[in-house]
Amino acid sequence: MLESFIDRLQGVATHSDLDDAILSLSREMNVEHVVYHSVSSKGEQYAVTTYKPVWVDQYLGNDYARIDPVVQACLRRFHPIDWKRLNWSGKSAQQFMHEAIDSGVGNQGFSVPIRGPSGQFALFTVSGNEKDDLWAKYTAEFSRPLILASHYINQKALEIELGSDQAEIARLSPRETDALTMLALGHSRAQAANSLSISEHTLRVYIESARFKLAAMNTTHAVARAINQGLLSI
Amino acid sequence: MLESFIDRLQGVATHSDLDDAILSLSREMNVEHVVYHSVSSKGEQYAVTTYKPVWVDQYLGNDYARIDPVVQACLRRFHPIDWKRLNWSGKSAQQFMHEAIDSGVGNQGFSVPIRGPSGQFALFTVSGNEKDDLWAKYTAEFSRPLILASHYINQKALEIELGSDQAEIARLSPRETDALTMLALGHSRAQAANSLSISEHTLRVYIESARFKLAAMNTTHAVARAINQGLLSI
DNA sequence: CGCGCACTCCCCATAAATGGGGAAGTGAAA
DNA sequence: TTTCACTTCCCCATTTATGGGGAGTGCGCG
Repeated sequence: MLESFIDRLQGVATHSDLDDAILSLSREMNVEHVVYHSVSSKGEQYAVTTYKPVWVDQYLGNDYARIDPVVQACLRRFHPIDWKRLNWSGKSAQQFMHEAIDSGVGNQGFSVPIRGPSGQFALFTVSGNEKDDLWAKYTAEFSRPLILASHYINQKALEIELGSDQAEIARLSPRETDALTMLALGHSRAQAANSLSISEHTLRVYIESARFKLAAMNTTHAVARAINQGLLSI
Repeated sequence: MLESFIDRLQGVATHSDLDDAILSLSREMNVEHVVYHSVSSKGEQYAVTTYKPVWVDQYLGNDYARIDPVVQACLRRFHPIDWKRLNWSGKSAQQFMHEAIDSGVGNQGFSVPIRGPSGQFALFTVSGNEKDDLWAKYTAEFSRPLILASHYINQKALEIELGSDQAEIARLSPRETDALTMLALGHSRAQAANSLSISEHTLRVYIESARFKLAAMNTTHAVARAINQGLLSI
């Protein structure tokens, strides 16, 4: 079932193709809803969902990602999670849950966290209305294929984004990389220069040239950009 | 084949159990070598490999991760990669490749990058000596199960580490996150305070409390740690 | 109803980073 | 062979960050 979906994904070339593929998955998987939501390291978002637009607006408008126990749990864990296993006892969590169910999200859900390069983070969710035992059977049967599907969806999403973006990645010289790495590790300029056995003045030249290449406003910005672009291997 | 491996993984409780499970995988998958290597955001490493200890020492001693095209590529991409598809034309890459082949690593390889919470990064590799067409067939057939296996190995590794480590991940307050985000975007303290509509003094309090929570030496360090731990959504 | 935590504001003095100059040797590429 | 990127070194004045104080509000949780 998911094998054919993954094969079909290979032909996907644009975001709207991907939208269609993901939406068709909800029918094939026989679930009420699917959601794929990706946030790149630059904050660019891409989302596909079968949820009602009203709920999506409500969610985004209220910044519910900050209190949504599913999102919070997925940010901290590696393995997918069944919604029922989360702690819904908090006050805001209770309120959020009732609003979600009222908006037709469903009482059952299964969410797969996915992480890509440079801090990209995505969430793939299937949800619906089922009794606990039926849902447990469903997730037990399909957790592995769902993990695989999540992987391939995310791969496609990243591929499409990269294609349109033509990301120009700055290239740093070895010493520039060393310098930024030391700073990212918490060394002051004096310490960093010492660690690299060069004068502080020399270190400054590296930091400034790295800052120039990265089009950064200051050292902190340069380090942040370098990390986000995967230039530092810390 | 891998189904049973994943099922067997469920019974794994310690690092040495996991070692055994991973090592047994090389026999079951009929490959010469397997490597699983995980680096947490704190720099803690865990590795299992069938490579010769001599090669491992040589690799670590020379800090080959910095020039290893496989590692460099996996840090930048999401999808697994066949070694043959990489660019081995560089001078250092050529030398590295010859040393690796001389050390019995094999001329073919397939590496799966895996990313976990808080910037954890791991690499799962199978390698061996095969002709190109045979290896291509092998990877085409097993890429999906290998992705799944990587996922479950990493899940177990994280589970074991968490159990022993009781990893306390710093949690930043919303304002602390805002403050660090502004700094990571290149704002000076004055600009950041302005963007957040608070006084610079207040901003400083957030930066300092964030620095404290992250056990960071200075602002740049705090921003670097926050990014590496996936705490900032830039 | 406290307790803790998050949020907001302020002062002072010192330490550190930044901006803008200049210079010279090396090695690889064109 | 010339050019260009990388590496290394230095001075000065100014801006910015840091360290160490204190103090008040509001919210949720037991």
